Amino acid sequence: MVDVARAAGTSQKTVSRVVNAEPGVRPETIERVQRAIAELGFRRHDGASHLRRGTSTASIGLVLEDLAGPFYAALTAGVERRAREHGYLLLTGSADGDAERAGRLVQAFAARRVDGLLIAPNLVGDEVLTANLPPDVPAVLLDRPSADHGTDEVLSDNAGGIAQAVHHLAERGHRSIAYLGDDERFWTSRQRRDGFLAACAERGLRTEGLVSLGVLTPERIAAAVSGWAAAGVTAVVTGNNRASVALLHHLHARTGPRPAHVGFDELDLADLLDPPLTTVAQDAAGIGSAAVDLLFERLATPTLPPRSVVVPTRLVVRRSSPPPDGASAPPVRNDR
Amino acid sequence: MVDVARAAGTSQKTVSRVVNAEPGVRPETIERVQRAIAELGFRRHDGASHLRRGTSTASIGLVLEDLAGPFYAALTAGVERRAREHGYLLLTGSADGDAERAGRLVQAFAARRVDGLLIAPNLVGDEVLTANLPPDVPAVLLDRPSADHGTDEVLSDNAGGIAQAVHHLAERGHRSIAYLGDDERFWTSRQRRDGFLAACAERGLRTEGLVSLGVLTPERIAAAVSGWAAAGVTAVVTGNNRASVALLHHLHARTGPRPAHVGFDELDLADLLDPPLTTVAQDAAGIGSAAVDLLFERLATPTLPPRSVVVPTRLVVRRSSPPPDGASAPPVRNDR
DNA sequence: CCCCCGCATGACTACGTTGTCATCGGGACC
DNA sequence: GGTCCCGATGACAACGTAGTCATGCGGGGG
Repeated sequence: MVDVARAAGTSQKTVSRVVNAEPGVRPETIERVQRAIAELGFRRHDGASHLRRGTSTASIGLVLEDLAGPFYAALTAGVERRAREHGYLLLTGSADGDAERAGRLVQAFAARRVDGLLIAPNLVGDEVLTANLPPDVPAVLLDRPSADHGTDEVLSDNAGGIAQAVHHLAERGHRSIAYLGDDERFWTSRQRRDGFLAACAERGLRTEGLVSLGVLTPERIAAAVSGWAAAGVTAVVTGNNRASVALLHHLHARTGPRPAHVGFDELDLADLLDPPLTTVAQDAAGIGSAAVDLLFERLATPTLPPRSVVVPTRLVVRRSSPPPDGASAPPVRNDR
Repeated sequence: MVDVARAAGTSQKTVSRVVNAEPGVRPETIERVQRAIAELGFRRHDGASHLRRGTSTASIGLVLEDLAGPFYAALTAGVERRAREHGYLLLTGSADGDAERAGRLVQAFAARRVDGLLIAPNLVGDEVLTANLPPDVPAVLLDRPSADHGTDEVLSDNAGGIAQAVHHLAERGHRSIAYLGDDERFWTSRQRRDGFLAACAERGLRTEGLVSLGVLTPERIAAAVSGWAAAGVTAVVTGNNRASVALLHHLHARTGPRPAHVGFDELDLADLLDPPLTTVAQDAAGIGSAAVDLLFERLATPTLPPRSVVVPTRLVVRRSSPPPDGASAPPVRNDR
């Protein structure tokens, strides 16, 4: 600005006035200053501006597990869109399953003076975050609860989504439904298992021996599938899209009758599979934008009590979930 | 720092020394300062630090078309990982097809004094970027060329990838191969079409009437497919994953013989389709990390001439590309 | 003709930090 | 004992910007 001022034959303060479109500058002065700005290629240093003004940095930080997964990608897109609507920029970082890395990201974002943090990595424990999160930086947890309930959170309706799946299968006549979940370390795995058990109990369906959580190795899948055969299972619910894909790979590689299948999490190509997969679709972008909304509300009113938003899921019925052999519910098509 | 200094009974400069782990502070002083830092919850203001030091902000900006797509998600993950290895943070923004928005993102990133920009949106013309990109901010273009060749760029080997697909089909005995591409406004659509024409010419295959570019409406797909039938086409190459999916949807909804099919762009569930889809896989993460590498090299040596990096593709042969009826090339399985 | 008011502008300072240089105390050396 | 040097520390300025207040000028009203 000093250089611009010299070139325009005015003072640095007047340049500042022009840059910020403050009133009280003569049109011809504005003109001179703008010409000097253009000639010198000047642009304001936002960091210095924020420092002097003492205002926010108009940015938020997003900590993810892994940017590349479809769920996180859609979530990030939702966050970014809503943030941009407010004129905010988005800083992103992945934890990649490393709690220490997540902690460093939180600290780095805080040091940059982001106005708030969105924290989504589900493999990382609360303790790491609470240890790194300064108390004056508002945060929203996404897709995982806050242990001490001191922060806002946005969750998918995991129990409700699983219940949609179970009720759908039960209404079509299935009486023996299995659940195949991902690693127990994921909070969502446990949450959806619990939702499965609750929904089955509500329907009076037995579940002993039909629930399997753990790392998705081919061996475990194979063991689970053969267990189902022995138990007369006619339908399966998979707890996330990794579990869905793992089961599909297993079934794809072998012949014989397939159980009806409903997968939690939408798959991009679900309707091109054979048969097209019935899924419980999560609204990842909706989770992201809801989190941004919570954050902005808290920035506006810091005294708000911690809130929890549950984003509904949607059952997309395709052809992988027909009635069991012998039953006669009419096939319903609701593809899209 | 002033508050910390008061609490620790020292000067603000000594606090700065402790925070930056500079030598020449007595251990007991360090101890006192650190206690005061912990008690007051102090953290350094990175913006002020960068301002005073005159150093870089250790951040880079990434402008994308749309964060949610699998290609951009993988690319972003590659960028973020490599940036983090260098201790850099990543600012992201989507243009969503809007050139003005892309321009605003570039300006916002530049005003934040990012050390460099990575620019990937392929629907946005060069002119908008060059109009907004300050000459002193290094930029790398991803997945699209720079018109005036003044910037570094990282491209997928579009021509080579399409050639892999054509040669693969030709070797299996196909003599009449069609190309179905996405909207001509995408540079990659045109580039891959040209690659297709070149590869076919090299093989002596005729292409008149077999190449279709445009918006992927069901009507256009249907028209193209019936045109192929009349022309005796036995194999199709689709130019990106939207085109692949559109064609698969069309074929899925109808019966009758399927042409052999190779899709440009890997699909997450390609091997679960029926038949599993042969694809030309792009290394999206590799493109991202290569771009970051170019950027850091330019930061280290600003006088470097503009460079262009081409990231190779990989043909993943699955079962959607068998020889034509009557031919007898042995089926090769190379799934993963 | 003088006074007062409002407009346009500039001088100065502070935001939080770090580089530079000065200061102070004490021990080693002559 | 005086000098020199070194380690520890502090005072001060400056990074680029914007808020505060002062200044100067011209015009309208008395």
